[in-house]
Amino acid sequence: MSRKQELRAEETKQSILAAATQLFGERGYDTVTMREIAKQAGCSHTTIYIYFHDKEALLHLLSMPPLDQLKQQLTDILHTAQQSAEQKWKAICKEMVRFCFMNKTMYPIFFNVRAVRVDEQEPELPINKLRNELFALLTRALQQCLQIDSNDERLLAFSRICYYTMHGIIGTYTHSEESAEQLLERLSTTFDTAFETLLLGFRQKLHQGDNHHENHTTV
Amino acid sequence: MSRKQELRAEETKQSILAAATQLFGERGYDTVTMREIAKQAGCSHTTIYIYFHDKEALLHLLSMPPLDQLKQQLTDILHTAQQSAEQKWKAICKEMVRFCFMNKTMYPIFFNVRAVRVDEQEPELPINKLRNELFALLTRALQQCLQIDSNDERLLAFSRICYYTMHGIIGTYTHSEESAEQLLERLSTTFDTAFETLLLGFRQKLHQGDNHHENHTTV
Amino acid sequence: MSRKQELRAEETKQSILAAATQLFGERGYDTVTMREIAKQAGCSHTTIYIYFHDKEALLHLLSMPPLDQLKQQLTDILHTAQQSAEQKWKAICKEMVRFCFMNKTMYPIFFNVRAVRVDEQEPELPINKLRNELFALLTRALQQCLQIDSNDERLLAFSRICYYTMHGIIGTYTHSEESAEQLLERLSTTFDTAFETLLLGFRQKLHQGDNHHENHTTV
Amino acid sequence: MSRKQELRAEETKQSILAAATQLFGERGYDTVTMREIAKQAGCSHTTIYIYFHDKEALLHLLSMPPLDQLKQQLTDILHTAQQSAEQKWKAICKEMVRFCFMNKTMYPIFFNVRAVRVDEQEPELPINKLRNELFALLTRALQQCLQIDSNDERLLAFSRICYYTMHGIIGTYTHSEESAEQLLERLSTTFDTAFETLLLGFRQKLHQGDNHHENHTTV
DNA sequence: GATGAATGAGCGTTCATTCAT
DNA sequence: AATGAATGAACGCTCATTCAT
Repeated sequence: MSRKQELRAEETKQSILAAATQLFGERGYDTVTMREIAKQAGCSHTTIYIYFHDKEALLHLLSMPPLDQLKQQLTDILHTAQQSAEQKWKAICKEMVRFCFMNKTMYPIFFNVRAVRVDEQEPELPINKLRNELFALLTRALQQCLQIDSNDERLLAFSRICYYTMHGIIGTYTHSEESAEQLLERLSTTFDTAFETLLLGFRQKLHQGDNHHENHTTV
Repeated sequence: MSRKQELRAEETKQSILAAATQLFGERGYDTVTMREIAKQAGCSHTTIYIYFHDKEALLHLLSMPPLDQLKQQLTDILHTAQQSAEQKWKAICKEMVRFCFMNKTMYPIFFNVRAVRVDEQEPELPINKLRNELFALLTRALQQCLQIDSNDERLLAFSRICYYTMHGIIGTYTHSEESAEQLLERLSTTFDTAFETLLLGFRQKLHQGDNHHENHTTV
Repeated sequence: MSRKQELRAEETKQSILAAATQLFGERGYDTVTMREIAKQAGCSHTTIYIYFHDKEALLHLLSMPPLDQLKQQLTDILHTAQQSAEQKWKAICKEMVRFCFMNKTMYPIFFNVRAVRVDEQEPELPINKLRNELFALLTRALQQCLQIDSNDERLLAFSRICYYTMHGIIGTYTHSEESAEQLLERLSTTFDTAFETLLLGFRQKLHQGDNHHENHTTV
Repeated sequence: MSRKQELRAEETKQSILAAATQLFGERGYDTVTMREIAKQAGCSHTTIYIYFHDKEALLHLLSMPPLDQLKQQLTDILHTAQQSAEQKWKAICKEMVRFCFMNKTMYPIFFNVRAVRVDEQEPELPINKLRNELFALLTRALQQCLQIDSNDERLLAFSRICYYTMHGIIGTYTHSEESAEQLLERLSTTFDTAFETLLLGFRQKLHQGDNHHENHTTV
């Protein structure tokens, strides 16, 4: 009696999640309507409200599990003994790109593009906590890699620059029709180059700063 | 009679364009309504449809002049005798950011984020031509700056990386409530750092490549 | 087996009635949803439809017991030996107000304000019978209090006037957010005054009528 | 050109107002939908939004002109030299009843039955100002009629009681299918009796109070 | 007997667009 | 050329109700 129904319910819920994931991923959060999701999921639009409180909740629930998983992965990378700090940072950057390509809905959540307020307004929201933790991870990896003090203001600037580049990479291809695999295949060396470039640049910047200092002090 | 009318018509059309430019620029494409544009232009919202087929057509037409102007500016920068190639490239990058901050509509157009399909579908579209020319300019500036062959495949990768970073910068702040001026005031040194970092990185990359080559040939 | 089931069924039905009584009483008919009732009753919302044809039928059925109880109370008051007719009438009026405050659903039922059609359309409806009996009680109490003939047309007018005032009192506060207790605490002396005023007025009216008569006959 | 259109627009607006007046009057504010109003008015539901900002605005606009008129009438009554204070007060009460019968939408506005927040929340709202002025007029008339101090707390209680009775009278018949004329024809003597009764009662109450005082002071 | 799943009708509102003049 | 009037489709969401088990 209940077994079959439970199964059916889970199926419906999953089909809604699948539909929403796909549509949000393809066309972004706010251009997709509940009715479209329902149609794609093969149910009535009211059915969605049985499983999810509202459109935004759907998006959030959609995102939590993969984000949790991502956090675990990034933490694992950071704590691996076998790799250098540089390798770790690059691995983390690449993993974030890969992850966002695989979960195209993540773009508006990570980079809170309009209409999805995942930001300061409710930092208590689990998803915001997670988001912040992820970016903190990224900053820490960069700090260890550059071996600068975590209060050094240059770390903030460098973090931002990483963020911009990642945002750009992901934003550029989020609405692409190519699959994650195709994109990674075609462009991963470019992405590698991007992160390496940044790192090289950051290091030189730091040296410049030192030299400047030296120059200043010597003169 | 017809003379006067023509003039009047042109005036109306221009006032619509001006209004749309301003509003789209300030608040982006889809939060602005036709009625708001009409109000600002001092005409009825139906009048807009006399001159422009629909909202999207209006956007495209309206985007041309500022893009033309931008193109002119960038071209001017590129052809100035007084500056080094590096200075030119940085100036171009900064100008593009500034321009996109001032014209918030440009974000979806430049980086063709969904909803406004300005892309492959109709590469003949004047606006797409212009867009491509602009990015070509960027690439050329970078090429001259790095002094590598325009067919060097590394140039394509580096161009893309610049594009990502610019996309990220602009995308991060396009939906911000801060004005263009505030943003530039607050963050322009970070943006400078970003572009300098990229350049430093690119150069080192090129050297690495050379060394690799050397190593390869020696061994 | 059937015995147990019957019992269980009756239990469920009663818990639904109890829940609906409370919720309707607290918040009125149309702000309460079937799901809320079900939740409070500890059953599924579909279960309600097993016992009651629809929301309105539930309301009607649910209104019977308290109305029956009210009728009993008012009858008791009317038949008490210890009180004067005036005390009885006032007690009845106050009890009706108190009752309607405690059972906010009663307002639309007693005074058949739209949405719940309990009126002439089906005078056979048990609830309408009861309603009419209650108002008949009120009239009888007033008659005994004023000691006029039950066919005296002035009794009808006076009854109506009482009805208006009670309707006004209850209607004024039914949608208030104050609890029944708070309202009674704050306003019961005003209500007392209202009923006393009416009674004083009625009596004087009767005297006036007599005097008129006297005058008429004397002159 | 514009003449005909203006006329047509005014017609539409009036038909919307007429439809809304009738429907609100018949079935109350919140059970009536915009689409129903539109249907009755013979236009699309979106057309309503051309002329009225939203549903509540429609109700308010519907009410202002008649309320203004009523205020004028009541003021006139109060300032007539030829009548006694008692005549004036009774005339005012009767006029309010008559007015509400003629404008059945007024019921929820005057007596702010659920969902129409015409109350404390925004006392600045023109309609609320007007409403308060009207009730102030009523109180003043009563005060002059009873010749008691305007700060006498009994005046407040008496005013409330009048309010209840008027609320009751109007509430009882607002949803009636009888026309205003029919109702007044059939019941105006009852209403007269009601107000006379109240007045007689109030006066006696005041005397009682005096006697009490006397008793208190003498003893 | 009882339930969770699912639905359709409907809500107020917005907006780009078309029609008649 | 230009406009005000008018519309239909759509939005997110709620609710009483029915269906299959």
